[in-house]
Amino acid sequence: MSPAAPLSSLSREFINHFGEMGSRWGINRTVGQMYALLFVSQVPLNADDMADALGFSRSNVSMGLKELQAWRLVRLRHLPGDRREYFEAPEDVWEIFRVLATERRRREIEPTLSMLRSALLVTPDNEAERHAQARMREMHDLIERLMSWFDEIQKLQPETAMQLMDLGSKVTKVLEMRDALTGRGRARKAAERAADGTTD
Amino acid sequence: MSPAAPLSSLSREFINHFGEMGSRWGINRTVGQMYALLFVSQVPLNADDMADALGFSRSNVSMGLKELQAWRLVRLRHLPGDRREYFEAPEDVWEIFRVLATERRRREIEPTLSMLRSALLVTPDNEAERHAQARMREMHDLIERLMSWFDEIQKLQPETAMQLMDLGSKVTKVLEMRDALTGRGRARKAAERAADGTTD
DNA sequence: CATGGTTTTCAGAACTTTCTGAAAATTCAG
DNA sequence: CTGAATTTTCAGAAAGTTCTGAAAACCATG
Repeated sequence: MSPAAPLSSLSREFINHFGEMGSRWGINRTVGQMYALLFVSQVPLNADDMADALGFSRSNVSMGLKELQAWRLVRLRHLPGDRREYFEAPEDVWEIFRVLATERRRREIEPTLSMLRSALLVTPDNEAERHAQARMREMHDLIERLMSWFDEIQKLQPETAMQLMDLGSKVTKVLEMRDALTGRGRARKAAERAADGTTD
Repeated sequence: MSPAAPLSSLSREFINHFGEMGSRWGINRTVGQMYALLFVSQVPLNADDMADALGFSRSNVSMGLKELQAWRLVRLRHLPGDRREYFEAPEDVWEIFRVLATERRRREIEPTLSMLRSALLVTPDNEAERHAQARMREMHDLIERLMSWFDEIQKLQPETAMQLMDLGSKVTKVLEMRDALTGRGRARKAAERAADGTTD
């Protein structure tokens, strides 16, 4: 019944790398390895499979799975005729990226934004405070801009997002037209229509 | 001589928050606080100023500054008639973002990409390995795409990048036109010219 | 509602990271 | 050169985190 084949050296390397890297992220070594294992696995795995394959204690796997679930990085499944819980990583890597970005944002960006927002409400007492607040405003504005941009990209279909990325900076041609050809010829008009579209 | 005023509660909160958050990044608490202090400071600070203001040991500040320099997040300066080294954070927040993104990429993404590249060279032995490798290829391709996109955005002038972000998903109108109106009317042609431009 | 298979919790051991004070190294003015 | 000012290094103390085994809780089934 155990689908836990001994792990090819290919997978082992991948898993170990994710362990190391995990530490450079907020995620810890074993959680990183667990995720990597699920990511490359053809079939959903249960906690014992994972403890076996990775050589961790069963309880460590249990905690790791809880963390992966908190990150929404794994999906819980039940196989017919088996009481145990099975886990798998989502198929679509773009979806994985989306989830990861959203979670990191929630944990790392939002608290900062809200701290900044409340800092911007204070009336500064002196020159130093005024300067500090101005700096905070710059930071706040940049982050907010980056985030709402990101939001929009994330909402796109994977398909569309990929196309947009493949365009890369060519997309700035749109801007160049808006800016450079001020008010002359149909190219500018079309570019503006293209950029502003119907949603605005 | 010491410009170390007692730190307004506004700045203290900001600095503490960066301490907390620092831990959620790879950066540690004291390094985060040191950076925040420099970020809001009107004037460059030396190591003693910082140790004073934050209440850390002088040696801790020294190590922290080394780390911030390794991240290229601070600039070293010398004030005329003072032997000590002074530090400051770059003015432009977009520049700060660029540096941060570049460093994180170098530390967190590049090693993974290079591991994946070498994993893709292996010839798989069996079905499981073949599947694992296919998954690694999906991950590799997505990361590479995201990175080269990012590259292009980062190379833009802050001005241009901001404009692009403010366009947000409106920019997808370009794609919609390319895809939906296949071969009809001048709108599509103009949009394509706008998107493909002269560089291609 | 008792049983056995399964997951979760948790105290503390093992390990890792951070921080300090003391000492060493560096730098520069005289 | 000398020596005072400054920065860096480093061993180990303090703090934080990860991991385990044992025990508790859960829960579907007979």
